Amino acid sequence: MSALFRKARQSRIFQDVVDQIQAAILDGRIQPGEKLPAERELGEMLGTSRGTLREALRVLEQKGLIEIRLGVGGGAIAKGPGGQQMTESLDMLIRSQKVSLHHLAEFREGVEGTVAGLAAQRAKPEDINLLRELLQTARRCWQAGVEKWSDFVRADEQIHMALARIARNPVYALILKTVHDNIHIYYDRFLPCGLDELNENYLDLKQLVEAVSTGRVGQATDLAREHVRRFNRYMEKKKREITP
Amino acid sequence: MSALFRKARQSRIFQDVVDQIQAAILDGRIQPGEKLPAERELGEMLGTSRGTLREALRVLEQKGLIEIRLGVGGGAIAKGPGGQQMTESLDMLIRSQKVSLHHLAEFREGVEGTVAGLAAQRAKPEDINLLRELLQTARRCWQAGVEKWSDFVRADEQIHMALARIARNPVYALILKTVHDNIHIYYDRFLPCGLDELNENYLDLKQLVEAVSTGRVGQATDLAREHVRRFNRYMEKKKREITP
DNA sequence: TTTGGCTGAATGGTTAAACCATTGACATCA
DNA sequence: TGATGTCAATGGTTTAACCATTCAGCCAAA
Repeated sequence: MSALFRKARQSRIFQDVVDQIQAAILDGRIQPGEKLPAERELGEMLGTSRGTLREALRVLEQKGLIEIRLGVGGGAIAKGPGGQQMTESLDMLIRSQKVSLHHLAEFREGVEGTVAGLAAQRAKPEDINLLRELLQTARRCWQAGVEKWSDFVRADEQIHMALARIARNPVYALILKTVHDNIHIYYDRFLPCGLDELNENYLDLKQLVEAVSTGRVGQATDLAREHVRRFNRYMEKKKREITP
Repeated sequence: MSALFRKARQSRIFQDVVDQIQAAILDGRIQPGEKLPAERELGEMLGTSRGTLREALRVLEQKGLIEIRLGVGGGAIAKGPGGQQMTESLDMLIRSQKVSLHHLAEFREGVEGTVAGLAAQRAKPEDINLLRELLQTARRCWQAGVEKWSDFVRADEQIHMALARIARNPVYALILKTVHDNIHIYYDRFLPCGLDELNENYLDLKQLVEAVSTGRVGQATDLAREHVRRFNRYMEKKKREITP
């Protein structure tokens, strides 16, 4: 019997409003950037009070489907769904200590490896050009020395995200962005690094780009994993030094 | 100058309430299962009107941090953060066609492969016993024939989730659950399957459990990937048949 | 004794009307 | 011309009231 019935729908008007607006945004009847009517007006259209409508808008805002602006010409503006909610969800799991940075780092290792492998399979000539350009940027930051470390990190991340796009699977891009964002939240304070790590990292990237460019799938996978693993080991070491 | 200042905090009282309650839940000052005061009372404690407090509660509910019950003894009950929000986020991306089921399936292939490899490295004797038990359950469903197909699928999924736990990294368990949930949302209607697929699937699982039990990392990885890939191919075929 | 129903209190769900704060467009004035 | 004031649109908040749901306790009929 247990699976036969579901709990009878508790009619919550604001939930119905959420569903209506969400559906309209997700199937494109409301385009990203489009402005919804003002609260008082929309409330009248939907036959609800302003308070109830506002509860619905709070939910939609939290889901990342609308953004609310103040003042004249303000109101609810539709946005496409993105990964922001995922980033936040992962952040909560870390804060509540259900997930440790070590777990996240290990996960990243696996994902970056797979991504690099797919990228090596699928890279087109223009992708390879882009990678080489990004590598040049990283090279300039590297040559500028430890002063430009944070720029180097940015270039490094751009190469990783580029690989995810080259893998031509938005799920990987989304997951990788989520993981990177969360790693930044917690690791950025450890950033300033030594020259050795900088050199090592640049060489990693150079080899990785080369492997992807020449379509060596296995090698790209291994290099990406090793690159991430080295970063993780280094960050753990710094973390132990700073917060013993 | 641009990075020196952030936009002065737009005072939205409900956001402050959200932050306070969220922080209390995440660092354990409010335990999961604990009941918050009634709206009227909590509003008074926080110095806000009921309407504003309710907007905050809607946000917390959407984040999956509280659950609201009606009637006497009802109110807001704290929950630990979970993956529900991630599942929903991925669902929205699929609905808005930013992610296709093909993308999701490919991602699953990579993740299940990595998970199986980690599980092969880390399985303890009791883990292996659990896997063998789950395999027995699957075997019984298999022997019962195509009638019990949906039970077999459930057993199959339990084995996959068990592998994620054996991998001892909650991020993999979380991501895998998210992916499975979304695949179910869209693939369940294609479920009834033929005997050949059932046989094939059972043999896959048997080999996979064997490889994990004997610690053969590479073999476990490949078997898991191939198992998922076969499932994907089959589902795509069904999908083309049903919705040409 | 068990069952069904009644009642009252606690609590979330909804409404309505009013006021405040922010913003941008436009008019005004030096 | 440029700075400044004014006004209307719009979201943010408050208040007070009423409705709907749920649960505990009680009571009467089977």
